[in-house]
Amino acid sequence: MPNRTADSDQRIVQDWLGDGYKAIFRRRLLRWYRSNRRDLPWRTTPDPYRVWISEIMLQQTQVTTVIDYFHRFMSRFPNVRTLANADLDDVLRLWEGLGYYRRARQLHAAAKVIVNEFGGAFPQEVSGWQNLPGVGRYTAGAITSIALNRPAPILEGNTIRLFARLLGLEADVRSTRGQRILWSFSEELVDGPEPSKFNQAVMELGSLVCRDRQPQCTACPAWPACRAFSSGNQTRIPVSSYKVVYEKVCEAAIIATRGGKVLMRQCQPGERWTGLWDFPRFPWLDHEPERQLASSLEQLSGLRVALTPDSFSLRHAVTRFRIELRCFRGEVVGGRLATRTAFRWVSLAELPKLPLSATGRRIANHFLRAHGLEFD
DNA sequence: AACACGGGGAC
DNA sequence: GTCCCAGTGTT
Repeated sequence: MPNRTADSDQRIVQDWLGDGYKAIFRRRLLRWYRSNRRDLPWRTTPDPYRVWISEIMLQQTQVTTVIDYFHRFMSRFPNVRTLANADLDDVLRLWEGLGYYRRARQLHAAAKVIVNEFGGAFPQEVSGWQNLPGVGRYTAGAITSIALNRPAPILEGNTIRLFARLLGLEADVRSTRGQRILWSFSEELVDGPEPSKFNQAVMELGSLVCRDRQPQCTACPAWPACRAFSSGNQTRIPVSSYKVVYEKVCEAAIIATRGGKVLMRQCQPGERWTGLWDFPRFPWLDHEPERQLASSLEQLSGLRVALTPDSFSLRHAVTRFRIELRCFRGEVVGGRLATRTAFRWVSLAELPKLPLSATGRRIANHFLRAHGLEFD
């Protein structure tokens, strides 16, 4: 018997709606939102540009992390034309430390599309937004509802959790079926007046009250409409089979200098931090002798370096990797930089302008501090 | 359906 | 340590 049919999906949503929960939920939610909404910088005006930038930055990134980046970005690129005309490196430099750098490239590319193909006018509907690079189903719905006040559904971390609990959803929220049910629910809910306020309110409730750990059910305005709460399942829902396996890796970086310049390398396509700059970096197996590192660098760059004994270590977590990074200093003693490599000599004055990987920036700061230089 | 993509917050 | 965060795009 097909248990997983569109019919049974619909029944979960329809049962909830059939119990008259929608009107109760809506009224209590919006009243709660009026007195509990946070003042966030992208909520000052419904400007599609500001909402768009904020939504891209907020992808997989917490609100508190985004706020400073958003201010800096808006003051440097106040509108879509300044963004479209900017150098990609300047956009990346502002994105430095935020992660998921593809977002910055796609944002820049999308700004060019909007200016060059749409004459600077933003799309007015979900499909138009979703055709832009970096804008998926969630972001298209968010911009269309929040900035244009159109009844477009959204589904992201906060609403997945809130909706799954409201419905008492037992299915894995990441599965195709779970996603189908939740999107359908979101579409039913947003169909009404004030979709902009409504979508911001459900996200705010999910973030502040219907939290991942220790949901504040006794303070929740939606409790009368919540199936998880009524059955005591609020900590068991949402169900997710998510599992990460961490891996430790050892690497070594070389701060190679010649005169007043330092050797940097641009990360290539297929590597992590594609397009960003980093110090030459190698796997460091079995803590092999340092001369092996110098040899690796010579093979790749053509430069011979003498490593000095002073070194320092730093740890960095990236996706599922735990990197233990040993950083060495080296002076170039011979050879010449091979042509057509990803390497480049960079002056200390240029270093602050180059978009660097997170560890690259940490090493650069460490190095510059040791030379009595400060920046940023 | 599973994976790559970054870095940091919260406990 | 562990899980998650206003997800998207590719395989």
